[in-house]
Amino acid sequence: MSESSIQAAVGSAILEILRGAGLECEIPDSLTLDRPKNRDHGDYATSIALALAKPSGKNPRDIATIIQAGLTGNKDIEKVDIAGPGFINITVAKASQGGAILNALSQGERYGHGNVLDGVAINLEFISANPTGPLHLGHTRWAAVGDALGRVLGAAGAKVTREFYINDRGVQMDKFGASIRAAALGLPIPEDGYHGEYIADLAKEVLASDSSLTELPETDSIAAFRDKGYALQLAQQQRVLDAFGTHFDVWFSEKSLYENDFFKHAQDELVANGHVFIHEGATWLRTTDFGDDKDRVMLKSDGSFAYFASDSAYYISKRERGFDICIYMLGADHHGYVGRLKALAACAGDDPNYNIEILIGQLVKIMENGEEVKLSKRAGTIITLEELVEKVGVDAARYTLIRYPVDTPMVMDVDLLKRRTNENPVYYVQYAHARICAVLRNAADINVAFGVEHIHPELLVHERERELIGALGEYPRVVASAAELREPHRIARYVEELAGVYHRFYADCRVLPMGEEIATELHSARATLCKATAQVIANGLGLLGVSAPEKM
RNA sequence: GCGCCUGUAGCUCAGUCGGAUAGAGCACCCGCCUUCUAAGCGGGUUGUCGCAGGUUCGAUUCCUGCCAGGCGCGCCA
Repeated sequence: MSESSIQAAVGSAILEILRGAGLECEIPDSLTLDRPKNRDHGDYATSIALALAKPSGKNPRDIATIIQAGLTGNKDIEKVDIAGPGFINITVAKASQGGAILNALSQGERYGHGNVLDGVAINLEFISANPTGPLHLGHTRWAAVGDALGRVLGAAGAKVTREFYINDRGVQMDKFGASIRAAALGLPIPEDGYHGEYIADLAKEVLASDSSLTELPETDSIAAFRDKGYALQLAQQQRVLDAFGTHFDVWFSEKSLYENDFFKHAQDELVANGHVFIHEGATWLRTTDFGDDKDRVMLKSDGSFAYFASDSAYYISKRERGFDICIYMLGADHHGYVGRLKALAACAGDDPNYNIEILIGQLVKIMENGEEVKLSKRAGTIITLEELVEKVGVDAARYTLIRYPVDTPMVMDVDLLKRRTNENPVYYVQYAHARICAVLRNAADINVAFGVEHIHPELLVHERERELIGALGEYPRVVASAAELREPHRIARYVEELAGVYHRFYADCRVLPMGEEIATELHSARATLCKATAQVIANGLGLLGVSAPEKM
């Protein structure tokens, strides 16, 4: 029996006892035991007796006593203590503790995978930058977190499609084309155009492929530079993301929403649901029917498409492609979109509380040389994703961006990250993995056997061993909650905790025999515990898209 | 003015459903390599959990108000 199912089994056993106790109140459907911070409080703890005291009108300690009595004789349980006002502290029998090790070893890379999102088709949209320039740090947080979230959701059983929405339509694209053309002709860049150095590089590349474009009439010429530049810039973004370890299943062109009358079709859907109206020559969606603070224009009175036209058609497209849940990851500067997007889903006949989720991420502040770097394309102080990776490497960049919840504004100190020291926690975790790999290499050299036949939980009675086993058993629940809460940073925090527990175990528990010492089953059991720990660290880092090196 | 996010140690930040003495890393001081990776371990120092009320057995967590910072409120994209 696995550690986590012991946890579940004891939880349901407690509920069973409570149901039989004749309490005059509702008994919850499920009970998850907590892992107490203080080891004196046993392996698991619950405050269920305190929670039920009020509704049942009974003394919490009396309820706890009933539970304690009911659990006596359970073979997985060593003892049950009642503490303080009615906390129940449970210590698991030693022989029943090896389940987590067995699971980690036998399930391998799949250990931690679960089924809380089984069969749910999720569209995960993130980054969605304009193809008019390089990806900068504003996009980088999503590049890391979005990718990790995709992996986490997949591990929880969801069918995830990662999607990048390319804003390849509208006046920004024309400004982009005009800017490249101006650079190619040696003319000044239009005031409201794009001014970065990359524009000149793009101009050179476009000219190299076809130098006759400058001879076209101005409008055609701008369009030609725009389309060529677009292709080059998009390819550059794709290369950079690929090198960053972030992969998309679908690159969705905004322009394509207007091909084959798709927009018309989407509009008809919204009309059929009864939320479209005409006012002063413009076509509106009545998003205020569903809590938005104002109605939104889709077709302007001059007949052109407003940006919201694309949003609307895009959402319809996602739902028609069969996604149950559409997740949008947006920057804090777009939080005003939440209301209109939720309302849009409702206008399309969907449940805004289920079919659509909008995750708002706070912006990243960059510090370099002790001061804040303003992200300004114009001033040329923009830091690109590519530059960040050059400075700190993929692992450190990804890890640092993922380990914080996205709703906290974070400060990234580039100078700090440049140092390859353990000031970045990613090294602490990777080091634990590399350390274990070294131990296991040595174990193989001196023929200390390890593996599923050598788990021996009854031998692993040291305080540090029990902590480590306990931590391994937590992993599946951490993955499940990270997926349900859409918070991949929980994986990072867990893996840091696990690495810490391992380092302490390593300091106190000699794994391999010393000198002439004869190898015993305890050595094998500890090596096996190491093996399981390495597996879990590697799995956790894998969900973050961070490597687990075997040597450092 | 309205809306969203944030305020926890010197710094950067954890802390899902309210729970036991509020945590980690960095920084600072002191120990630990004659055997598995010292990118490590142990010990020490550091707090009005922004402020004030409320809910209750119990609040960093929930509610209200206030203060401070960030962001957003177009027939722009």
